[in-house]
Amino acid sequence: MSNNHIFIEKLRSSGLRPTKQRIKICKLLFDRKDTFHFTINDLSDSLRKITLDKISLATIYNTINAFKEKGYLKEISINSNKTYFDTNVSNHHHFFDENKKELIDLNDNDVGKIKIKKSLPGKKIKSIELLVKIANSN
Amino acid sequence: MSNNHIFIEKLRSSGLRPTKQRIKICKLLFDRKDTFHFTINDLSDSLRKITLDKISLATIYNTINAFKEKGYLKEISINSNKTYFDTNVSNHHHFFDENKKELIDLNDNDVGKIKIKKSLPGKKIKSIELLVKIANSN
DNA sequence: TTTAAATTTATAACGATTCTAAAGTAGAGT
DNA sequence: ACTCTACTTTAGAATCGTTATAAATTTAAA
Repeated sequence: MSNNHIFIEKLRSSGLRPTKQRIKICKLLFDRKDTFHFTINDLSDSLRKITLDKISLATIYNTINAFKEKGYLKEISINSNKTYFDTNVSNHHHFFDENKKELIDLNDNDVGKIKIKKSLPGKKIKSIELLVKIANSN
Repeated sequence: MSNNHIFIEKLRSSGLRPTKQRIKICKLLFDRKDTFHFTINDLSDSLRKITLDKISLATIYNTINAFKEKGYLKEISINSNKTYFDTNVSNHHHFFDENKKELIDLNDNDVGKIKIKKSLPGKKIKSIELLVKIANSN
């Protein structure tokens, strides 16, 4: 109950009405020490565990898309049937564990500086995304 | 008609029967000077243009998946509803033009060496994929 | 040629996501 | 507190890319 006002403010300040569904999702996503990765399905399961009155799947999609637009979430580029999101919106890269189907952050110290030497006229770089796929070594 | 025997051999040598559908797809994908990127939909359209007797969508999917397994095609990691394939199976990276929704190769000279300094016990790196998203600069 | 296994095919099924349109809610102005 | 309007939620339908199914066809080895 305690941190609700922070999320209410966050929502209001970005033009989103602080509904109880959005506040619950905020708390689940942002009221924690470490950032994490999730799919809509993960989130849906987690919400079902922490609240009795269920939040419609459509609302979950709506909310996550709104949060992505506002820059509170990042979508990770990966060729999967599901979309992966990251609550860490700073520039960083990822391992993708092909066995566990899970993302793991790579921070700045984990990856040497990436230099893009090519440029195209009339185009500018929007993002640089590195995905390092890993799997069990045996 | 000329290069069919090459593709027939290629298919046979990898345990795939050289059917006329597969040969047609081979010619479309591999009988050209430059490699390229495509989606199943692109491929389906192209096939419809070069041949009168249509190839079933199921066959196109089957064939592309078989070619991917055999290492003749690479699937590109990108968060899109469609899957992108590349006939260039060597290690390289990509620009993704968000306006045209198209991939552009980055060769070795276009990108500085990528160093991954982190490793996880029991896991080994399967691939390193860099995607640089670009868009119109105005 | 015969035959078994591989392949193609149309269509159904599937799963993630988006759309729809009706019911409910928030918040500004009375 | 009440009204009004725009925003939000919701269940369920629709969509779209992809995969599964099962019957018909084709390949290639004997």
